[in-house]
Amino acid sequence: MGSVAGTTSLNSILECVEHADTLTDLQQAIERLRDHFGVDHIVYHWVSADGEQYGCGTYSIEWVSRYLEKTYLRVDPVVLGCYQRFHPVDWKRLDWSSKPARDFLEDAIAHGVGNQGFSVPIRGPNGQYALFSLSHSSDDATWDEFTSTHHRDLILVAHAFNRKALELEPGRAQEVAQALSPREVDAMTLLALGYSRAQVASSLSISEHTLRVYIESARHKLGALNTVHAVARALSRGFIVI
Amino acid sequence: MGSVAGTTSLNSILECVEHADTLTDLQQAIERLRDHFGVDHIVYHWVSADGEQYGCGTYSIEWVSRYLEKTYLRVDPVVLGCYQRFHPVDWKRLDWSSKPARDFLEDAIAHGVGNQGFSVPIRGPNGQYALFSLSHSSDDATWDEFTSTHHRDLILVAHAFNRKALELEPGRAQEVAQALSPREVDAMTLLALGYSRAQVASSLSISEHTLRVYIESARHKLGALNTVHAVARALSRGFIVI
DNA sequence: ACATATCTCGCTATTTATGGGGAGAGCAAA
DNA sequence: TTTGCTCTCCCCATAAATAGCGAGATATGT
Repeated sequence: MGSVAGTTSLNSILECVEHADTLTDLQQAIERLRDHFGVDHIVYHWVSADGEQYGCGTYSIEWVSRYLEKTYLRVDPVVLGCYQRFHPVDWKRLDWSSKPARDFLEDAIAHGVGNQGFSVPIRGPNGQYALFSLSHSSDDATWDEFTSTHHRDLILVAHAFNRKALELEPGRAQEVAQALSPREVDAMTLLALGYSRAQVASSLSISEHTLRVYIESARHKLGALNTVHAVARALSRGFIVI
Repeated sequence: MGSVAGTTSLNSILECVEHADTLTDLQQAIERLRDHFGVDHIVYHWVSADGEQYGCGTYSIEWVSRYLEKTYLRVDPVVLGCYQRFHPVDWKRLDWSSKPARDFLEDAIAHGVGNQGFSVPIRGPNGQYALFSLSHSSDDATWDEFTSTHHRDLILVAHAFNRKALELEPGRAQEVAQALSPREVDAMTLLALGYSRAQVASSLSISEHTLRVYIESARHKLGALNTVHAVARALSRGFIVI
């Protein structure tokens, strides 16, 4: 991990990310970044359970396909741990106590990911959640020094990557989320708090029929298949908070 | 806007934010930051649908109370515009076309906010949405140069503020809930994606009866009253990601 | 090795949610 | 003014979810 390169180099990579025109440019930038920091791997990827995903990075094809195939997304403590945090986190500080998590770690190391890691959680509009991660093989002290030295730069790089990914990825950009009306927000919020339709209706002092109209219109705006789906989307897109 | 102070000063303010122990320390830091950048105002605040949570900054008491009283939160193009964006934005580039927005701007300038502004949107776990904003009175060219010079620093400062605010605010303290089993996570995730119980059962290749057991046990672990509640809690506590 | 948790399957009756219609009043923007 | 959105109310039949009960096999952790 000889980060012999100076700040100038990082700035030039940042500029490179900020002026990227294609996803290929981002892939090149992430490789330059890995060389700049002198770590084994750097990866940026969106995390979502419903198919649509984008990622770029330096992991081997084998590991990426194995990760998807084994649905490690559900097991990976990095994904779940960062989801509950705001600040970047060292992989050592996550919860590896469960057996599936330890098996996953073993598998990851066997595929060259490295025994150390550092991830920056990033969140965008409409509930977007992404991770920018570095991984490496080294002892604890070396890695701790590296991360504490560079954590600010890493936040900026992660931001730059996410901005570009949002800009270049067609799916997300055009999905102009239609906001919910106040009454719809009320309905979704109370449903998310566990009230039945009858209870929500009486809480809002409206008939249950009217309430159903709100739920229906919220469902349509959110493109949801049923009430559970609608509440889940309203939550993950930040339209309601509980 | 003479930012005569060098990088050292910014770093010391960042350290100051990162080591803050009370919300008062944050208020002091934001005042130092204003002096460092030489702008009229800096404000950090959470934006949430269910009433205001926390904010600090250098706006006058009059303006803050007027803002709340007139519910400018629903009108403010900064709040609405940043909600749809990931990257920081200059206030000039927002949509001021509606009459309420123009009236609001006029009122803001009359209360000393300034005619220029720059805001960094920040998002945390559980749908948190916050803004870190600078405002000033100057011409376009001067302001543009200022923001393009400092936008990276501003992202870092905004991050540091949000991290501390999350840490110091009591309400956000994580309730330690019992983790869900893998099968329960599967069930909750698929329900959150809009599948019916029958569909979830066939997706997981189990009987619907078995699925119901998972839903029930997840409900009990989450202290939820029904399925919608359980999915909402699983989401907001970060047990599932969609 | 033993206790705990997880995973799997089954039953019945009652309550609740969902699908699709339609309709009028108010308010604000184009 | 007209268009569009929001808010409110109503019908019916069918589909789905819920509460409560029980029980055995297979992990997993101490």
